[in-house]
Amino acid sequence: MATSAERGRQVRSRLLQAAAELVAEQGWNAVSTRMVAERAGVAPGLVHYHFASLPALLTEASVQVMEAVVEGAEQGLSQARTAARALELMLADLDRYPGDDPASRLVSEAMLAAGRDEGLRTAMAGLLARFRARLGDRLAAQGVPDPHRTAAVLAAALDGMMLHRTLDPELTSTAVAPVLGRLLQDGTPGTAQEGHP
Amino acid sequence: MATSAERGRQVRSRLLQAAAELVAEQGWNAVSTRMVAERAGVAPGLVHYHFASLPALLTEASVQVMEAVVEGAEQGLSQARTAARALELMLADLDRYPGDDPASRLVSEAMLAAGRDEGLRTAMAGLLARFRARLGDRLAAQGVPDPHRTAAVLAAALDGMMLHRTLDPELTSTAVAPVLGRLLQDGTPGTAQEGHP
DNA sequence: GTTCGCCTTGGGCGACTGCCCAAATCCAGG
DNA sequence: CCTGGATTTGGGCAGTCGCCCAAGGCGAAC
Repeated sequence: MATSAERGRQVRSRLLQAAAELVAEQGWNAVSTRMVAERAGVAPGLVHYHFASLPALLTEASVQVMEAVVEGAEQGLSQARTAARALELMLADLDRYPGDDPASRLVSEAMLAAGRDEGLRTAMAGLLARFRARLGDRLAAQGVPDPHRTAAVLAAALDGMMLHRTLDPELTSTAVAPVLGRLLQDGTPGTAQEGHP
Repeated sequence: MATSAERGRQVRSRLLQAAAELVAEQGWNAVSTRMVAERAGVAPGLVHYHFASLPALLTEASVQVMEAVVEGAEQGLSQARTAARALELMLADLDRYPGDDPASRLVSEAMLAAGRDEGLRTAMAGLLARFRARLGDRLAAQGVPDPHRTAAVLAAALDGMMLHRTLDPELTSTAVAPVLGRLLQDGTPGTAQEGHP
């Protein structure tokens, strides 16, 4: 049979998963220690044995999930041979995370909670920076102008569209693909980019 | 002197303002009736005299603020004579709502709460649809291709950038302006679009 | 068999929650 | 003056909260 230390680690990971689910379902501030314990199938007191506090548990659980999400996106990205293909793959993620699914909700909840929790904020900032750097590098290799700023805008646009999709289900990947495609091509003359005097 | 009905209306509106502030500061689920009453300077029981429930108060308060935000954005938009100028004005809003200010936070909190509150969701969907329609019409008048889809992407991108800005303060309007400018020009390079044809 | 240390239990603490309500207060109309 | 209706008060209700802790269970080392 498993040693008690091994069982302990398993309980800890079950608590993390339960916490991630509940953050997505109920919202960051609506998750209680007893809820998490019940879903994980353990006694309430165990939460504060394995974690210093409830926010610490929620933070660790959320960061873990978001690392997996970013990992998945980066993996798809690394297979793209052209910028257009990379965009296509990112838009596929838009369908995979429609905005009202657990992963999308968790990311949004964490984004708001990050405004009130410094540790969470720095962790998320690191994740975002890493993803944007990778995307920017890929865009640069494909000759997209201003690649890293474009990457920043693309990442923000994707997040925003996931949010807006809750309010407008018609905001699908096929609907926005041609528009975003314009971001990837050279910006030639014509646009009246009105400068400041 | 004021009649009791007039004082009542004033108390009601103070409760609404206090609720909006607290949603932004503490988060949707962290606002309590007693908090709101204290900030509004009234007795706790008054909350349930003027409002059916706490969610009803939060919803009405948030919708009221968001209506004002959209109103302001539309007003600026109506003064723009070119698509580039319209974009410029929208980016100015990006600086006005840096992501960690009360208005931005309230919008984000409401967006998440809308996923769990049907009334709030339909109210917000209406606001978003109205804004996108106005923006799309303006882009169409300036010859921007696929104007209404472009408007949808622009609106989402703006929201997303406000969110990301809390994680990366360098995501300023000047940094993203040239990238977003590419959204406004024709797919095939060379089509200038200055003023009316 | 005994001891040791990690893991687990379940209840208890004071504080807080949304909502309710009898009683007090207020002012306009009679 | 008094009455009537709207507004306001502050406490009470049953429930939940985060966190804590004495006590017990359990496998490994000796």
